[in-house]
Amino acid sequence: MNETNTEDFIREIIRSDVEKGLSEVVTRFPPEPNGYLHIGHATSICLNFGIAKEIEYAKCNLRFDDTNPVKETTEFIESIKKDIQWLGFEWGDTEFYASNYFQQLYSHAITLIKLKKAYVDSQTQNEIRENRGTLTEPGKNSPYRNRSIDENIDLLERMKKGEYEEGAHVLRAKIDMGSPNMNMRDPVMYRIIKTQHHQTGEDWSIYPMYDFAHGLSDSIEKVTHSLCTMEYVDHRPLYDWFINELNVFPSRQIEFGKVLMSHTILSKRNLLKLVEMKYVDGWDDPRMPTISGMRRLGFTSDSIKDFCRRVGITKRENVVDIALLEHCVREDLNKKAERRMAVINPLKVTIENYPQDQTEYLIAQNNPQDESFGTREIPFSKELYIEKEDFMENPSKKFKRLSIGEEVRLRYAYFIKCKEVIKDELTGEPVELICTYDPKTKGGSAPDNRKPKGTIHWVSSKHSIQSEVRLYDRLCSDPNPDISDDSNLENVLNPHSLEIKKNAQLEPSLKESDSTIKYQFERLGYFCLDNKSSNSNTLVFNRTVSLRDSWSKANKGG
RNA sequence: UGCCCGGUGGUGUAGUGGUAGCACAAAGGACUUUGACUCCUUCGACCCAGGUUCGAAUCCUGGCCGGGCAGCCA
Repeated sequence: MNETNTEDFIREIIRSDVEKGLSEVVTRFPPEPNGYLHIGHATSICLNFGIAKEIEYAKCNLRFDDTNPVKETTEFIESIKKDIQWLGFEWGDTEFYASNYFQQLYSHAITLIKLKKAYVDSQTQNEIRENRGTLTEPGKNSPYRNRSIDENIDLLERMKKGEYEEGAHVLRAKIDMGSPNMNMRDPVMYRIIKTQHHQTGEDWSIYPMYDFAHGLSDSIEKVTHSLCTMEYVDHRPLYDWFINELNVFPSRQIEFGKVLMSHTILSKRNLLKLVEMKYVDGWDDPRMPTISGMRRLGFTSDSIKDFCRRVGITKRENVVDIALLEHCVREDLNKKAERRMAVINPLKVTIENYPQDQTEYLIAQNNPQDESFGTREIPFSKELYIEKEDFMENPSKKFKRLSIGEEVRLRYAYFIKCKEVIKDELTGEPVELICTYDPKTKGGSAPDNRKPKGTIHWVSSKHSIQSEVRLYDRLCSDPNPDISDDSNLENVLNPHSLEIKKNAQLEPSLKESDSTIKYQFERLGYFCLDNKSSNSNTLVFNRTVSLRDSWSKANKGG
């Protein structure tokens, strides 16, 4: 987080503009409220709002690109605002909407008609498509292309008033049906949509298309640098065309490469499908790569911003390894997380030589690397739970945990030795371990300075809280999920992206928790309370990310 | 076979005519009351071919490869 940003090509352009005398820098973040923000948007947010923070006379507007009421809702507006704030960015006291400019945009359209640069086309949608030509063949002019100015204005006004059905007419820019750039083949500026708009209600029956609305909204807001992704490069000539024909403030569009990530899906269309088909539990499902999902998973905003910084801004297309994101959270959480002990696959341990009804409280550090976190007390008693995986009857040489006759340290408590394994008669699985402890090793160190091979975590069974722990894993098992075929969506999902542990046993201090507090359950990973799923009976904790685990990794090979 | 954008280790990124650096990942080791953290080491790259130049990842030309564009979506 502390390293300075190397200057990317966009900041370089802006700096050079400032050096040439540009006195105000204005960027904008322009989401369409038709879905939740995801990790890909975070890059753009960090870029646009980041520039505004770095430069003295710079600001970044939040502008909802709400030109298609059919797909947009206020739920999405609210989630977007919340996510930007949570990431730590501000847009000042005004929140802008493209719909604020519908009247000005309409006037601009009238102006273009008067300049003979726009016309009402009454071809059917099919005819328009057919006459657009193809990638290799030019299009054909519409038969309506040379309507008179008066007729065009009359038609447009009546479209606006709602006198025609959807699809009856559109307003088009009159540019060049033979252009090798498809965007310049008389692009549609307005279409008739008779849907209530979340901001303007029923004021309008026509809505502006992206290319017409976006650049001119930038211009109205005096946006100096309009930053967008590479798929808009081909739209830039059109962006400039509207500004030039109308002779308005010259905003400049600059494109950068979109960020994709391995093991996940980032297109809004597919994320929407995951939600609608109930493959996940809503837009904020902790498996979703949405900002809301990641927040619920337990991510910090700092780790997301650090990720964006490390990924950087270029014109290349890129697929970032999700391991980098995981590294960023681990690094941040390692500093910020309170350590706790929790057992997610409990195995009962009875300490034979410990007094029956005794409870003693042992001191544990809340963060061994940072004394300011302080300490807490953990109850210890005769019956404990340890992790099933921490016991092996016939261990390999490298196994550093509990086995018969071997001594292991219970973290912050005592050294114990296992005497006997009680097994389930049917399955042969260990169900209880009979152990002894060494009273002289309280706190975890021995007077003779002997060192056990390993240290394991535990909880006192009488004092522990039973809770639900959700172990989340990557959304897709394949690094580059192929969703080119829509029907394949289900197949690319990782069937083990969620494992629910209903019988987790937590140390009692976890009773008072809050989703803003980050925890490390020692030796397991980073966890965070799920406010949405927890209730007065059961606490639910989500695993944000596991700890790095060189043991299981090394063990897999042989 | 139109127009546009891009090709630096496995991944992301730096480099702006002068010895190709950093991070993540991977492998090994040290340390360890978390098989974590930290530290050390190792592995590993300029798409290709010409040209310009004393010198090219960088400039030019031509290929090759990847991506985007034919919504009344954004």
